[in-house]
Amino acid sequence: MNISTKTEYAVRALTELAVNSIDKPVSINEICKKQNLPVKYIEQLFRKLKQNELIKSIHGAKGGYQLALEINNISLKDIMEAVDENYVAPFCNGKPEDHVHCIGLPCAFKELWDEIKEHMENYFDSIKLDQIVARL
Amino acid sequence: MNISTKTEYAVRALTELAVNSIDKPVSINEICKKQNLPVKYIEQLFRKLKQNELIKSIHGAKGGYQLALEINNISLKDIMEAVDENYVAPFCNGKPEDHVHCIGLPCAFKELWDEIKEHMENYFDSIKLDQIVARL
DNA sequence: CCAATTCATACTAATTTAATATGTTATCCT
DNA sequence: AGGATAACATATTAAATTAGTATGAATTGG
Repeated sequence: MNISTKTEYAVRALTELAVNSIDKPVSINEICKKQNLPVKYIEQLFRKLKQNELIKSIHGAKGGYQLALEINNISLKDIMEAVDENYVAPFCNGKPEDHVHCIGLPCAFKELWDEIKEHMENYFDSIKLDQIVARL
Repeated sequence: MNISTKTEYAVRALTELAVNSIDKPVSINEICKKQNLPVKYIEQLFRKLKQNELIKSIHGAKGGYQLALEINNISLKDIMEAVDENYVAPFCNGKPEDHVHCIGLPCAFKELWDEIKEHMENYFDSIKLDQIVARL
């Protein structure tokens, strides 16, 4: 029940894009130098962010990344989902065959876990990148 | 950013207490049989729950555990805190010397992480054991 | 063509988490 | 009194996850 390093790094890196990639792409190297992040790790995260179409890339020298969406249209939830896939996993899907501790059909606790999950998703979705940047 | 197994197990076990320990203590063995949980693991969790004064114990044969507080006075936050200590850790305390990626003093992101932390704590504190039991 | 850069996969190391093992202490019941 | 039951305590192991590294191919600007 923690914010993962992946999420932290991704948020840090994306704020760099938000601020500096408006007119020109920004390379991972630049970002990592500024934010003191491990280059190869960020490469991996950026690939996922790109797959999720939160950022777009320009290949080759003088290439780099830019946001693919408006800054107020990228939420913390989007970032977490991209980078941390099951950042709030339904570890109990209500089926005893999948989750050994489930009792009853559907499992009596499923409703609770689902409610928590939904609350968290809504909350993280309410935090947009522009709000994060505004506070820096 | 997940509900840990520890929390899941503790919640399951505590609902057993909530329902069955009103007049007599309930042993870990009984609980684990019913909920299909690993006895020795639950012992560890219960020790922490006791240290946090959420449950009380009776030693020896015919002994077991009972809730130490009213059922509506135990929140999911209390449980998580007891069992999962830093279930929502302030991984960034704002000091570069403690968290390598912090930039600036205080770190520009500290406010955001703190806000998220506070929101989650409030939310989990709003979910009480009686509400959980009521839905089973 | 070369440097800078994205893109892709595989691997390793570190950390955390879940679970087990072993044993002690306290209390009830016959 | 003694055996059974159950809490209490600590150490260890095993599994899983996460963070980070290594290697290298593909792309593009100058």
